[in-house]
Amino acid sequence: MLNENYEPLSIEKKWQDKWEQGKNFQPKKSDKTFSIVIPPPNVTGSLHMGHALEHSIIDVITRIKRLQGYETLWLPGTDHAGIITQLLVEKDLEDSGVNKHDLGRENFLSKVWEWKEKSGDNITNQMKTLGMSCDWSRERFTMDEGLSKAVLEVFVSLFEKELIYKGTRMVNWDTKLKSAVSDLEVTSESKKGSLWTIKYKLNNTFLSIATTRPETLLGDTAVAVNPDDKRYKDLIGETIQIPIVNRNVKIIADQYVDKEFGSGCVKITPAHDFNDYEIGKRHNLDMIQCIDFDGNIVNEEFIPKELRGLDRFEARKIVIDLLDDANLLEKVEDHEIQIPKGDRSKTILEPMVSDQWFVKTEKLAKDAIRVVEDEDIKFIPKNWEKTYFEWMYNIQDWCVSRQQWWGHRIPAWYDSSNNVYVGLSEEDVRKKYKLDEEINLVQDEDVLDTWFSSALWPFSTLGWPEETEDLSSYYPTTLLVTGFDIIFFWVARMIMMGLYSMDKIPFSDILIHGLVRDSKGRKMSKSLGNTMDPLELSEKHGADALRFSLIEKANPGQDVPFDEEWTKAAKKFGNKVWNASKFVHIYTENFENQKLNEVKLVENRWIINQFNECIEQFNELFENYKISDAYKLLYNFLWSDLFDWYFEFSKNLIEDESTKHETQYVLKNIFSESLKMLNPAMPHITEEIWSTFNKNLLIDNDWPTKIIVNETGHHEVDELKNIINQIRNFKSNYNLKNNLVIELSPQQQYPEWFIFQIEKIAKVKILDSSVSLDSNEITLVFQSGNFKFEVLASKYVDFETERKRLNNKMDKLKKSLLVSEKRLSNDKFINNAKEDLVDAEKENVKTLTSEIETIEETLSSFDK
RNA sequence: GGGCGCUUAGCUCAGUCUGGCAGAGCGCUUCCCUUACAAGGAAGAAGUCACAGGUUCAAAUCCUGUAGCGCCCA
Repeated sequence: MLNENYEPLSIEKKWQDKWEQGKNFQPKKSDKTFSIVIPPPNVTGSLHMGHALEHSIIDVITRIKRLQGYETLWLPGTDHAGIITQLLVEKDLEDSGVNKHDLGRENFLSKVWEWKEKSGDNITNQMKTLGMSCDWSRERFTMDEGLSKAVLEVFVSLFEKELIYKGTRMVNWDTKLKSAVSDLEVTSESKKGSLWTIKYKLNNTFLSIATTRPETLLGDTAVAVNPDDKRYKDLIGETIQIPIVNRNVKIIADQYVDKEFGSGCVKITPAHDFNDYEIGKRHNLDMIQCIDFDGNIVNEEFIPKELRGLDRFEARKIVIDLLDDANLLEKVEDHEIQIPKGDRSKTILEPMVSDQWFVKTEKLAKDAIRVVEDEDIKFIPKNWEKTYFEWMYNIQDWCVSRQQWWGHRIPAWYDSSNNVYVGLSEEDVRKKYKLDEEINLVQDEDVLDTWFSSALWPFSTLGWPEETEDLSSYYPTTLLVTGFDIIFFWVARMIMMGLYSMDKIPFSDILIHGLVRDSKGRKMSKSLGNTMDPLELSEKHGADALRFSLIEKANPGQDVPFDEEWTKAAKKFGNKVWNASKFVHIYTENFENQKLNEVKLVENRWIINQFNECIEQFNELFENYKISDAYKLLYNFLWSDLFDWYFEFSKNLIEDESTKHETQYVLKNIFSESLKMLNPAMPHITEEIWSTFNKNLLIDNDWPTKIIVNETGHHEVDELKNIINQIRNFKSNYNLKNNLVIELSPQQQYPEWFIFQIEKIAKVKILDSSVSLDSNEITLVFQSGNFKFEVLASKYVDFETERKRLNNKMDKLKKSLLVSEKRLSNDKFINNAKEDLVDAEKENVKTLTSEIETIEETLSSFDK
């Protein structure tokens, strides 16, 4: 039996342990399969609201599929988050006075592994607390042996097919991390800056050149103008002098130059600007590095002494001073500038030319575009494919090397003359390239971007490159659930790599969810102080309440402006279900659940019908991933149809021996079946309640199906509800006590059950239909469909109030009638509209007319 | 500058693809501690569907334009 009160914390841990110990999260053989891999969170991370949302969505889908009899796998795990993890361990070491270079690479890495063993399961433990039904026995980590092997295989294979190459290119350089980062890891911030106009010496005069980064003039190797710019046409090919370094360079013409911007002349620094780099290549310009990999001005002869070794932003001030002193600074204006920052380090990135490894994306992208165009892979909602296409059509080669230690070390070896050999291991390389033992080989110092290994996740986690049973059973996976901000990072890369390595798409559906925001719609951020901790919410209101409140709001692709009130409301709902289960226990005590051949009572047929409709609509919504709508529907069915209306009906029916058995049967079964539908969203409370009725586990059960029942007559329950509402409304209007029994006279004889329920629930007395009310008295009418009851008004009614109310009601009815009549009098409507619609309109006119007549009669009787 | 969205009740959002009298939850007002539940029950109020045109018998829904807001890419 259940506790008196619903206390989520007292039951949740218990079931989590039981499910896991019972291996209930592991797939059970079936002819239909559902598999999903988790978008791996960072191993350093702790669960935030975005995870809670994403995981709740995945878990609900997974649990529904499991109940529906699919062989269901939700594979969990984490990624090694190269940069963040390294920073974190470095910081720890520094706090105890140790520098990673003192330790050396090997020792440092073992420190990272130590950290991982100790703290790496933080996030997975948090997931367990929220009741996520992952198969923990298959948990993976991107640095696992198997996954590392997959990385090597793919790298080598891509290299052999010339889809990966090493090149000297301009990349985004993070001066803090001392590493290249991919263009996706750059966030552009808009900031107030300055636009300096500097005078470059040209023969005996000066040319004005505007720049937002004056310090880079140290590396200028040209000045460019637009070829169509009449002002400067004659200057093309002239020699101009860079101030401070006094370097002579040519004036060149390039379409890239915007005539309108600044003076229309731009300085070209090919070594420190992406556009200038391209121009430099086009015009064969010298490339002079003036900033080093630490972000300091280089220590070179051509740099004035006072600038050498200075931080690039310090150097900017000095450069400005020098220009000013030399009278070469024409003006300074305020200017909005875009500052590229590393999304991990938050430092300002420096475009740098360096040796890096790149994945050639053009061909891979082409295939990845095709599978989405052909709808082998579908985005939900569909419009996100536009974002995907937009990026894929303009895709750049992917810089995959990182100057870090923690990660998959690039499987490339160099001999003393810097020839590169790529293979699975040094041994493999020697064999493959037939290299003598004497030849000294040194492995590439760099590691691969974390996303490189994440891109392989849908198959590397299943055992690839081994041909495992898991791989053949669960690849391609069914679904990927992720945020739109991740479409480029992984969705695209997973598709490319899946197609490349497996020759099959990695998943067929991509469900995109929105961002969890605060209740005012602002992004949650530490600096705003508006973050919420899902674990804290779960502690306060229960994991089930948190899950339900997220699910209820998670419309595909839409942001979720989260409010703790929702979680509180979801807990109330849990409480309601808890109490409902107590009701079911009380009213089905000593009841033996024998299957019925036929359900005879109208009320019982009605609730079965409502349930059938609920499950039908739920399934349809679910198939379209409208999980939020599906659960709102279930919420309304449970609270309104089942707990409010049907519980009242059943109370009355169970009182009587002749109707008791069937009603107990229906009550118990509809409640149980509904519990199954609620289970995926609120697994703990439903399992707890289930356990008080059954010996088996709910998680082992089947998804409910429609209950076959004779459907006649159940519509009359809607008329009953309607009339009860009218009576309650009447009582409420005249401040009559709810349990004051008023006498009603039926227009004709109505079914016994109807009279029975209306008397009990609306607290009325239905008089004999043969006795008609005194025709001299004023009566009011409660009417719905064919059911019509009269009450003597004088006893209860203030006529003025009632007249107002009736007039009000009549206005609405007449308005509605007018619409219908207008339609019916329109030939075009009759000819064009569907037949059902025309019939419905006619029916509507009939009902409305009758209702209006009744009100008119009543009103005129007031005037007697 | 290019692209993608959004604007419906006090709040948060469904409904728009596929046109047919405007929906939900929360909040609000009034009454009720009636033996499942006050974490509850009953009743009620509340919307020019951003604006302007057009198509249609019929538009929140389709088309065109305008305004405001948001996101992504340069």
